Amino acid sequence: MKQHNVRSHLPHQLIHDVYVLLDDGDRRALAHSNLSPLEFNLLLQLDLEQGQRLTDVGAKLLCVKSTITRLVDRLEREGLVRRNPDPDDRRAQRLILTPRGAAVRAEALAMHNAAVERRMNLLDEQEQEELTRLLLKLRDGLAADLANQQAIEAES
Amino acid sequence: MKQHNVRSHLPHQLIHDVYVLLDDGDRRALAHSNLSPLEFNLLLQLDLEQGQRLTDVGAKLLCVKSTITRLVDRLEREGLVRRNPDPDDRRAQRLILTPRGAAVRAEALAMHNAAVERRMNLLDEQEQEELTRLLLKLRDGLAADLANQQAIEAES
DNA sequence: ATGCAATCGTTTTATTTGCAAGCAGTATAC
DNA sequence: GTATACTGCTTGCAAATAAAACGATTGCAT
Repeated sequence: MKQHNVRSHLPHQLIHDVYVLLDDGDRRALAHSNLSPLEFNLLLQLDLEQGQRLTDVGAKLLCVKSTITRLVDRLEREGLVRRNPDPDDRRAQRLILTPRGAAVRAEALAMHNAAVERRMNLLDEQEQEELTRLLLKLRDGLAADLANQQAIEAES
Repeated sequence: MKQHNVRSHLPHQLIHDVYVLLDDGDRRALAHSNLSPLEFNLLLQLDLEQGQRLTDVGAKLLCVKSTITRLVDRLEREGLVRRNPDPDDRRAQRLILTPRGAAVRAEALAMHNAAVERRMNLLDEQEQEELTRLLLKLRDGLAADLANQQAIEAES
């Protein structure tokens, strides 16, 4: 386990540690579907809302546009997603999940959820709810903070 | 809304989101010192105990030896750390922080702590404590789980 | 209408990281 | 004491990602 004895802020360190541990398990679970965590997240994102532009997805996944371009290249080659031209804007591409993509997504999600649920049951029902509440608050705050930072950067 | 069927396990998703957001902020804070998070962690680790071998640091930072080799190459080129030959084992290199490295580390740590604290204060004192408690429990459970998995894999 | 700035996606380039192979030095078994 | 295995580090290679430059399109202000 990573030891940042020097780092002052315990919650920050813990989130990092927990993330690393969860991500490791996640990788194992997703490997059966031949998906990286990022690819999986893109499929989830796409399933939530079809027809998003690459830029939208990039913003949600917090990675740059060129990364999304190549990620979509891979997934399109595998036949999991498709680029559709945007009728209103000839620059833009709308991403949709193919039937095969939906199937792979569903299978990967099942494995993912099974693996995650088993591990999350280290906390009882009530603790999970409390954790969720706290993380939701933190996430929304951090997202707002990020938006601020970006606005500040944009000015200079 | 069919979102409920689709969404992956919520606490897991939240931990992922929060981690990504925190890491992003970390990067911004450290960018002022021209350090990546990994480089920063190496400096912290080194400050904790001088004269560690590359392999030791690799184990603490959870990355492979070749990564440490190149990481140290960069930091040595910048004049922040130095490789000293180990008197007892001619294969080994002892890492020490130069005065300049110590200065950069101190400056980066200050920025890092300020940034993290500000963001963590999105939760009040009591919430931070509760979050810490839950994450600690989760982390220890996950670590034990991982140890089990590895023991199982080692048998086959 | 026209020109200029912003946006969307791709390409090109550079950086970071892991994995596998290898080299030199050390330790162990015989 | 020699062969063998192991350890510490480096190097070569490949994959993933970010950064910067670019072409095409759009929108806005004159």
